[in-house]
Amino acid sequence: MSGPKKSRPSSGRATVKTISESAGVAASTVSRALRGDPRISQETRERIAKIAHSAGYTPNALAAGLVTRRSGVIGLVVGRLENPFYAELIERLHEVLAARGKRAMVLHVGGTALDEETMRAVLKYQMDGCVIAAAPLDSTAAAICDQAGLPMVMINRVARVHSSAVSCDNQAGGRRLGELLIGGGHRRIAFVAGRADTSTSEQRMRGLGEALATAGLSRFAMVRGSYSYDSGFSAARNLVSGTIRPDAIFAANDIMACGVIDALRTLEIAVPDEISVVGFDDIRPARWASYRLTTIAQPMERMVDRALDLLDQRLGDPSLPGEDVQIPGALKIRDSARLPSGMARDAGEEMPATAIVPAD
Amino acid sequence: MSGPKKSRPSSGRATVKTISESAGVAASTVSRALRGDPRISQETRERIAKIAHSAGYTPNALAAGLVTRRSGVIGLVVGRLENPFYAELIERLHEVLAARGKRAMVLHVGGTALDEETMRAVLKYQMDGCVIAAAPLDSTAAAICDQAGLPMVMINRVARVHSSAVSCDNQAGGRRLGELLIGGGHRRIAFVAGRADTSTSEQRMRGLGEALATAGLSRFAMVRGSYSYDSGFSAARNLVSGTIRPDAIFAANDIMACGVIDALRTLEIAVPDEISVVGFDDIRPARWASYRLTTIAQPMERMVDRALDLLDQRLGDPSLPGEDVQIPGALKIRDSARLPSGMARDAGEEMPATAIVPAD
DNA sequence: CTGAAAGCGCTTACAG
DNA sequence: CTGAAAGCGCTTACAG
Repeated sequence: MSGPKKSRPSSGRATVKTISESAGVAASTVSRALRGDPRISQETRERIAKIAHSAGYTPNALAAGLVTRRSGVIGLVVGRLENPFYAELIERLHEVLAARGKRAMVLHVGGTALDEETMRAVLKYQMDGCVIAAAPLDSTAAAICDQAGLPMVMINRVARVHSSAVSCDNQAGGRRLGELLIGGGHRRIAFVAGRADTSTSEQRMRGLGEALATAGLSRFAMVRGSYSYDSGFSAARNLVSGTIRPDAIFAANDIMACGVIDALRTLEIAVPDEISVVGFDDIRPARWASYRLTTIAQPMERMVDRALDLLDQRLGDPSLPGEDVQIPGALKIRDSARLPSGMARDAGEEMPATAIVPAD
Repeated sequence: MSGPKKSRPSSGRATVKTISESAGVAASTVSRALRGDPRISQETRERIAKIAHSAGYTPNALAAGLVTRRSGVIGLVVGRLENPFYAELIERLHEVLAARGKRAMVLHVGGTALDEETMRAVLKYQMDGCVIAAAPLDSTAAAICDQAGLPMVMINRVARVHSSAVSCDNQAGGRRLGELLIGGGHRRIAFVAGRADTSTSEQRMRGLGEALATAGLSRFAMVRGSYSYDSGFSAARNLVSGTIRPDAIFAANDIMACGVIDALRTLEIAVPDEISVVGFDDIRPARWASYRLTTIAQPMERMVDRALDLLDQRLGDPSLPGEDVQIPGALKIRDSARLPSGMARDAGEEMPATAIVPAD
């Protein structure tokens, strides 16, 4: 029958309890008032809000999350930040999450495989879901989220079991670039692929293949890179080392295209006069004067918005099936590729959502 | 005298309680065993570990954090990710944090000012501290962390009240680059500054000033940029528009230096034959064939390690005073600057920790 | 070496 | 419209 134990020295911060005391109401009333529960009278709500504000009250998300099983935290898995595409993605993702009152917690960065240990942080912090934006296909993340019943959305890759996915229409984009090159008079179009375990590279290449087939052509060559600048650089050196050179190089992403252009520059091969180069993504350096890359811009903003919508919906109703969303990209015409006659550079045209059927 | 209320449907996950039941011990014993408390017998510890593992137990960090007032989360404020320096920093920071069993939560990204609302997330999620790596000086973050008694460390900027800071020895680096340029025969050295409210730009410029003064020279010109590619590009156009041109341009960071080089390339001014260019940071693109930038490499790995050490120490003992750590950078000699005769490119020499006193 | 109990700061049925 | 109470899943004095 000992007295109450002494509580640990508190941080001195205001809590629902301290506020309820100064307001002369119950803690539950404070909680409801602060969350805008309409059952609490307007007057009480305002009074409590005022007190909370002047006490510098900040709710403890850990305590709230413990009860609600919602932390307001989204886990983030992104590819190597050497690729500015992922850096831009983080920036945008953070912005949209913040606007929605949520926060991003970094789970994994880089090209290495996800281990289970890493994904456990999702459970540990009761995350509300995760966004996977690393190109390599990997199922550890899917397995953990699925087991925890957590929504998960892929960006820039295809969906896996029980996940949604948002990506650019890579195939249409690849086709569009293929058509542009063919229209520009190129006949020996080589492809610098990304890692073999990525859907984006495959889809972009398939689009190129379609354009080639329609024109009665076939791919001149294919070299596999790893989505890095260096791999684009080496790939280009390989491609031009033979006796017959390609007259155009389509790199599966922009950062490799930058490597391609630099390799050609080093070899004093003129771009686009001798060899045209196109990429995919529209990363910042694609606009730099050294590259002026003709490419497909991924609709980053819409992709992120859409991805977080999918996540939100599935957090509300976990039984919702996964969706696979494709958003058309936009062709950016700059200076790295010879154009069909009559087509102006910088005419940045929006890609149509549906397949382009060349008018014979 | 009603019966116990029904608890909300639990997630079905294992908890200390479910484990304590299957092990036939108290919850407190499970907690201690799992945390490796030496008071629990080896045998019991192992038995509990086994049960926990086979139950797929993952501790709930929210619950633990609520009690311990430690969340294992570090808040991150970084500058605009257009600058690969910050992207690399995130990558490295995440890596080291993960190795220490902690996680990074993104607080703010970009060049805009920190608002109080953002920094409140630090309190909301009971973060263990934060890392501020945005160049602009801003005191909101410092104020919030200080009020909460949280440790905070700046990377790439000077300390503020109650914070520690880790940065490259910017002044020595600036001096080193200045000496290199002067030794290479340059006499009209212009500086492209970063934002006025940043310490890094000022320190690098001061270092350059010292080198110039020692050689009896003064700065040829100064143009202010904003640490972006575009601002470097415009700055270079301004600098060469007059009748007397600089023979060297020192940009306060690499991304501006890339813009400078591209502007000169566009104007068909040869680098380094007509104008030498140097930068600071050693970001990835500095190594790209289009730039081959002579620059000072910031010791990113050591900076991050040191910063997190400082944070850890202050989390253990909040009374510790702030420290200001400067780590020497390393000169990277590439192709963007003419060299003193006899000095080889790529000789990447380590910068000395102490000031260089030129031997008359 | 282990257990029973209190409590971290919230939220939410339940009752009125 | 509001309150009292239970509980989320941990950890940690306290007691033995």
